[in-house]
Parts: sequence; C-alpha cells; structure tokens
Amino acid sequence: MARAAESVEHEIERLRRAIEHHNHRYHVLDDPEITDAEYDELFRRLEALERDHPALVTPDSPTQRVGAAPASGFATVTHRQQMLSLQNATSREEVEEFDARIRKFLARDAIAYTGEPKMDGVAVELVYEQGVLTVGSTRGDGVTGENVTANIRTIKSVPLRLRTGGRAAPRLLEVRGEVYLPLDAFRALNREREEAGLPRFANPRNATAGSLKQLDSRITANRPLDLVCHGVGEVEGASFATQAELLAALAAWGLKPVPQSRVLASVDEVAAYHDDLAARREALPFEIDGVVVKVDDRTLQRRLGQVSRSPRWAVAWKFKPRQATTRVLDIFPSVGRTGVLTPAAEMEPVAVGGVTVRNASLHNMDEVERKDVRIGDHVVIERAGDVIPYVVEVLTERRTGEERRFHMPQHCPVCGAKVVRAEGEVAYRCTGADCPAQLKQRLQFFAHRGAMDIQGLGEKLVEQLVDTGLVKHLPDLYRLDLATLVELERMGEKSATNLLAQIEHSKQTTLPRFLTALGIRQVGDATAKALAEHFRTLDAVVAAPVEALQEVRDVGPEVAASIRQFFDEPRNARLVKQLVAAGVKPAPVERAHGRLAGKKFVLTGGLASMTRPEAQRRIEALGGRVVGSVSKETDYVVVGTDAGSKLKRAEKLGVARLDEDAFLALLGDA
DNA sequence: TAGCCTCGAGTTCA
DNA sequence: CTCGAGGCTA
Repeated sequence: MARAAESVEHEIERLRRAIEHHNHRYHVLDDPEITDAEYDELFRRLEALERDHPALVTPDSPTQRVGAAPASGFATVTHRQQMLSLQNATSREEVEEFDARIRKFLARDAIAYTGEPKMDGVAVELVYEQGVLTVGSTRGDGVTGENVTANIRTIKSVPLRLRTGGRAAPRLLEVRGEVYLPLDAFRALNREREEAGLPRFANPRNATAGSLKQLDSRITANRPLDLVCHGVGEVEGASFATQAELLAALAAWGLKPVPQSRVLASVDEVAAYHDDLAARREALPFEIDGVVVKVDDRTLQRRLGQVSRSPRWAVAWKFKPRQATTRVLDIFPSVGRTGVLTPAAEMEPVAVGGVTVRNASLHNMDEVERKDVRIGDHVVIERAGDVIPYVVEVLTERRTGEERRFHMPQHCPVCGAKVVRAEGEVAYRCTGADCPAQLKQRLQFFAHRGAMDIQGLGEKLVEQLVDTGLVKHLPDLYRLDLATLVELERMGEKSATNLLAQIEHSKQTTLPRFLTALGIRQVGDATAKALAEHFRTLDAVVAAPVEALQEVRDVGPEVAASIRQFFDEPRNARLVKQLVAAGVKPAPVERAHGRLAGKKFVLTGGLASMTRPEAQRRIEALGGRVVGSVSKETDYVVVGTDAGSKLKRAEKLGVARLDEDAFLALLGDA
C-alpha cells in the first residue's frame, strides 16, 4: 500500500514537471515540442490522479493555474476577471455526463445550450472604455497576459470604437475572443516565407501566435489576422440574458461574433451540431479543433460558477486530432512512372483523424533537406485538407544522436541503373531504360481509365506480368494469350478471358486517349486532347516539327520540345509502331462543338445520378470543358453533395453554381 | 514582365 | 487535393 502511494506521488511529480516544461515551450517560446493531443493527455492524467488523491494537490500544480508566465518584451496586463480555459470532452458520453452534472446541479430537466466552433487560434481580451478600444491582451496565464494592443489594432475586424447607433456606449466592456489566421492567408504567408528563404509555420495557430507577438506592429499589419468574439469579462452599463443575446449585442457593436453559432435544445442537438461541423471542417476557411458548448442562460451560468480553472457551464468537445507524432523507422526511395525517385517515410503506425497511418511521401530531396527529416526522428504528421498524410515538422529536441540522414542512392534500387539529377530540377531520375519499376508504373498508367481503359489490369496483376517476364515492353500486352494467363496466381479461366476481352477492346481507342497513354512528359489528358484536335491523326502528331507543335493551344517551347524529344527517341518510335502493328487504332476526334462549346465547368462534390468521369464525358460530348480549379473564367461550378473549397471560391468570384437538378437540365435530361 | 490560369504529377488507406 | 511550373494575357 505504502509503495503504491509512493509511486503515485512520483508519477504526479513527473507529470507536473513535464507539463510545466511544455507550458513554457508553448506559451512563452511559441515553440511546442508535442502536439495538443499529447499535452491534453498529460494534463488529463494529472487531473485524474489529483482527483483520486486530493491530499496530493498543491497550489503550485499546473492544474491550479491556466498557463505560464508571459514572454518578456511586452508590458503585462492584469485581467479584471480571470480568463478561464475550458474542460475538454472527446466523446458524446463525456458531453452527456456534462449535461447530467448541470441538470443535477440546477435540478432541471432540460437545459438550452449554445454551440460555437472552437477556433484554433490565440485567445485574447479587448477592453473598451466608454466605447473606445484601450487595451488588447493575450490570455497569458489567465490572470496576467501581454499587452499586444498595437498588434490587435492592426486587425481589420476589430473596431477601434464601438458602433452604438447614437446611444451611449457601455462604460466598460471586456470582450473575449480568438485571433486566428484564415487558411488561405496562412498558405499565402508560407509561400512568401518559402520564397524569402524563411522557415514555414507548422500550422495557422503557430503563425497567429508568431504574428501577434511581433514587437514591430508593422509586420503584424501585413498578416491578415482576424478576430472573432465569443464572450465577455467585466461589463458595466450593459447586460445580456443569454449567450445568444450576448453574441448579438457584440455584433451590434461592430465586433465580429464567432460564426456558425446555434442555440441547441438538447444533447441530441448538441451532437448533431458537433457532427455537422466535424463533417464540414475541411471546407471551412479557418481551422477549428472542436465545438464549444455553453449553457445559454447567463443567470444559470452564474449559478453554476467555476471549478478551479474552468467554468462549470461550458465544455470544449474536441474533434479527433488530425495531427499526431510518431517515429520515422526508415526512409526509402520509390521509382515512379517517369523514373523519378520519390523518398517516402515508413513510420510507426499512428492514428490520425480516424485512420492508421504508416507511410508518408516526402516528395523530393529538397523537402527532406528543408525539413531535415532523418531516420529515427520523431515527427509531427498531419492529414490536413485532404486525406494524404504528410510530415509537418521534425521534433529536433527529441533527437538522441542515433538518427541517420537519408541520401539518395546513386543507383536505382530496382534496376541498378545510374541515378541522375538534371540541371535545375529537384527530381532524381533512374536512367534505366528497362527498369521494371518504371515499366510497372507505365503499364498501369497505360491501362488507366483516362488512357487505354483496360479494366481488370490493376496493381497486383501488373506486378505479376512484369515479374514473370510476360510483359517486357508495353506492346507485349497485346500478345498475351489464355494459356499463359491462367498460369498466374489468382487468375482463372473466367477472369483471364475477361481481361483478354478488355485488352482487345482497348484497341478501339481515340487519339487523345492513345497520346495520353504513351506517357509523354508534360502531356496529360488536356494537352493530348488539344494535340489530337489540332493534328487529327497520329502520323501528323509524330511527324510534327517543334514549330508546328507550338501552334497548339497550351503548348509552348517546353512542352513542344518534350513531345519532339519523345518521338525522336528510337525506342519510342518503335513502341508506337509496334502498338499500331498489334492492332491499336486511335480514332480521330471531332473538334469541340455543340451547345456547351467553349464553356468551362468545375465539378465539386458527388452527384447522385452519375460518377464524375461520366459527368465529364457528358459535358465534353456537348463541347464543354472540365477544368480542375475555379477561376473567373469558369462558366459553371457543378455543386454536388459534400462540396469542397471550390464552392467557397465560386461564391467569392461570383461564378454561376448549378445543383444537380440544374446541371441535368442543362445537359438536357428531364 | 507580372500575375493569373491551367495542367501534370504524385499519392494514403480501406 | 495540392503544389510547382509552363503558357497565356494584360
């Protein structure tokens, strides 16, 4: 028993030291070593131990205060009322417990809540005296923060004087809010920094903290920070019955209230609100890491009061973290279709945003060197914006000295050919003309939907065909027969027959598909289509001199040279000849005409009545074009379910939007 | 010559 | 989906 108590004491002390350390890194140095999720984990563990062992709680425990001492350089501001932090919840069960606690405390059956997105930024307080902004400060440790008035004043959405519509302003108004950097501004800032040779910010919150702590407010003024408000501290000369009323009053005074807030009548509605925001998270123009649930009635809020460091009437329901830290086990190059060696990191499996991640591409050597990722490093990984994980930053302070740098091999790991880096290019390329890795990728690209469209020829089969030597060059595909195919693993007579039919079918292709399938550098499906429309026949494309190629829309000197170089290479000329000899017949396509001739479409989200490639075909059949990104040149954005950032951009640029019904009507479907 | 627009290329997990 | 870069246009 005594020994158990000792070990608990030991663990509490260890946790406190760790939390104090990370507090300092985060709040004072703006340079955290661990993710928020890991920090929260430590904090929760300490809270749990202290709850179970109240005798061990001391006033200097990190649980007994909010943050750490402010960095030097700014004057200190004492908040009239302590700026509290929120209790966290990570599941519906915990929110139900929160609701049950409150109902029990107040002896009520039902409580109305307000839901707000939990903005991932920097918490601040603005003080308005007689309606004039006098002080802006960071939260700091909750009791005292830093005076960042000059920087706050640069934020466009912060009124320097409240709008009162002729009536008297409140004598005193302390507003609590969150400063953040909108995502597009964050990306633009990182691009600029990269060009200037400065390190990138790991995430918008770090960028916000860095911007807000500039001693020179002219720098801050160049960062398009924004501030939204979600609460008040001390107020004289005004009062609000509910949180919703408070937000409305702030808005009336010209402040920006937290967007997308809602009054919620039950835990069910709270859960629906949470799920809705979680689903729309990626499409929002700012980062959020959860929702904040507050008791709406301010009188009830006062009755509930607070427990040590947080109000009893609010809880932050956090989303599953999209960031996580893990360790790089190995870095190895993979060989792509064009021979490019792409370094990839193999990591200890870790859960991020609901899936287990093991691999992440490191894109190229410049990236590896810029981030200085080494084998054995602890890294922060993220699945932001899209699904694909990437390494955000290396936690250099966790290095032990055992880490190994990755060097690009001088010879291809698959075929042993020399690896070269062309002048002015970031990519390293395998020069092996018969590299099996390249052949596999090229074969798969050849069979791809947008190219020859050979269904059933997937990764596994390609692997077998190349490894068994059945396919040494692309034209070998057209010499396969039933007897050899059925020898392969997992290949019966039925699937072999189907595959042969698909291969046979692919011979009746179109010129643009065929040109795409060849895999000419810088020629994708759009350029292939333009070439086909311009030259009409394969022979004409193959024979075209550079000057003629440049007459094609979107083909300049670079692309023209690349095309010419491809066909001038004897092995490529032979490849084209052999494919044609094998029976491949690329048919010319009609020039674009039709009802939608010259119209540009962008597709976003999913459609119920057809797939995206199908929608593209339908549009093109009527002479329209489908492009990947929205610009003011775009004629229509087709908005499906779960539309992404393209819809936002369309709204901003005032581009016409079509829902599925309107789109079908345009296509001429009933 | 700069800035916009579009295209190409690479890519993870279930 | 996003980034980098080629090509086009004001």
